[in-house]
Amino acid sequence: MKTSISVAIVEDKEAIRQSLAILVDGADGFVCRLTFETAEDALDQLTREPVDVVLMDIDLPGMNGIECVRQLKPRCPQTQFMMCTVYDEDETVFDALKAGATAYILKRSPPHKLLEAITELHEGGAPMSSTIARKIAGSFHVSPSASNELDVLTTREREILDRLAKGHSHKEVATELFVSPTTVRKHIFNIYEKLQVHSRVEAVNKYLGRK
Amino acid sequence: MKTSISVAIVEDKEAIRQSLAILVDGADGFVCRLTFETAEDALDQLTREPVDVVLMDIDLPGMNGIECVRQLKPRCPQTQFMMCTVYDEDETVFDALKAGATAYILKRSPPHKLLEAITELHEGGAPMSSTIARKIAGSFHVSPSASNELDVLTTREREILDRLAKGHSHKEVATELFVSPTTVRKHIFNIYEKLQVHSRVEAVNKYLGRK
DNA sequence: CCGACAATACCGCATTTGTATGATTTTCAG
DNA sequence: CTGAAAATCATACAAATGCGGTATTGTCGG
Repeated sequence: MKTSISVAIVEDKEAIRQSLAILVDGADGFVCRLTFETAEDALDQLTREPVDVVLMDIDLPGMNGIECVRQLKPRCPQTQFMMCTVYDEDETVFDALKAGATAYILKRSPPHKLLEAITELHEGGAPMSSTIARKIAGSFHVSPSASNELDVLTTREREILDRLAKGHSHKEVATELFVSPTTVRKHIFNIYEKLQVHSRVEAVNKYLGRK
Repeated sequence: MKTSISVAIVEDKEAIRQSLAILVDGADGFVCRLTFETAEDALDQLTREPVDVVLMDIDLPGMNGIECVRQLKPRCPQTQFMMCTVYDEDETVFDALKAGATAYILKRSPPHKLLEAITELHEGGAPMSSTIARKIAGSFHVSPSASNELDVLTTREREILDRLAKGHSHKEVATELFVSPTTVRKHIFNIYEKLQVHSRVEAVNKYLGRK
């Protein structure tokens, strides 16, 4: 017989934690090794006793699940982390992936789907809900229009935006370019209109091509 | 009766194209509307007659499948593109996603898997092979070695900085985090002290690791 | 238990910034 | 040459921001 997949669960709500544990432990080929109520507990224990897969709730009291993964992943590189959440259309997906999670599923997934996901994760996959997967795939897409958005800017406007990107104030930019602060502000205003933004940070983000 | 999913196939090898067409057209709920031997042909025709899903081979004579998607996607935003390839561990995955593809499967996938993938793609998912999905998820992972100056920030401060980085004002952040604007400003002030900066843009630059 | 620290919140002030309106000069392509 | 676009500058106002001080509450490690 093949070795079972060892699982740990981090979930603050008693009822959910229990039922997850029972589900996993009851299924063939899985064993629920550890359960935790808080990220802090998990952090402490999982470093010493690594498991194959960790089911991690995101919304935990104290340290949240994402932060927990961020700290745990470097210390247990072989452990795979699956985020469990109730929200599916959140920015947190990307934060979770950045932190080192490899799977992201919804709590309302049916039990057999959950077990399938654990298996898939353990076998080298990255199970995600449909909408999440689509979101992730879409995040790579670069529309050809977006990259050229800066083309509408004049040379002078780019010079100014470049300095704004370094954190300079309009007065500083004015001094650097030997023009009046008023002029710089006018340019900034024009830049905002062209880029359709309303603040420095937004403008700089577009300029440096981040979202 | 529900409308069938309309499919187009772009594949230069006669035998494969034929068998794919027969598979799709023969299955319930699918209809193979068009087939093409080259990217150029597809480009010409698909703009006028959009379909729901396009199965796109990557390795085509002349223009490759990825370039074809790049040009087709902006003109048929509602069409979903599924790349079909024989290699699974290629850098081309990311290029395909950037170009606008939403699915990436292997040619050696069993027929029923292919049909499943088409359905999933059409219903808002992003079907990928396990290894591909893992590769994509992993590409987001940032190891904590890169950033260390941010360690002095508390969790709350990071949350706030994260939103500042998206261009939100202190009022917006306050609303998002359900606290008073005054509190947010205080946090921002503390962040500035810790990071040794004096403006939002500078703080965001440090946060995102720009120089 | 206590001290350090995080998070919360308020008041206030000077400056910067975002927005608007208007005008003059330079530059450059048709 | 000529008109459009770019660059320049000014004034004005409301809002946002940066900076300072102060205070309460809660948590956590020692």
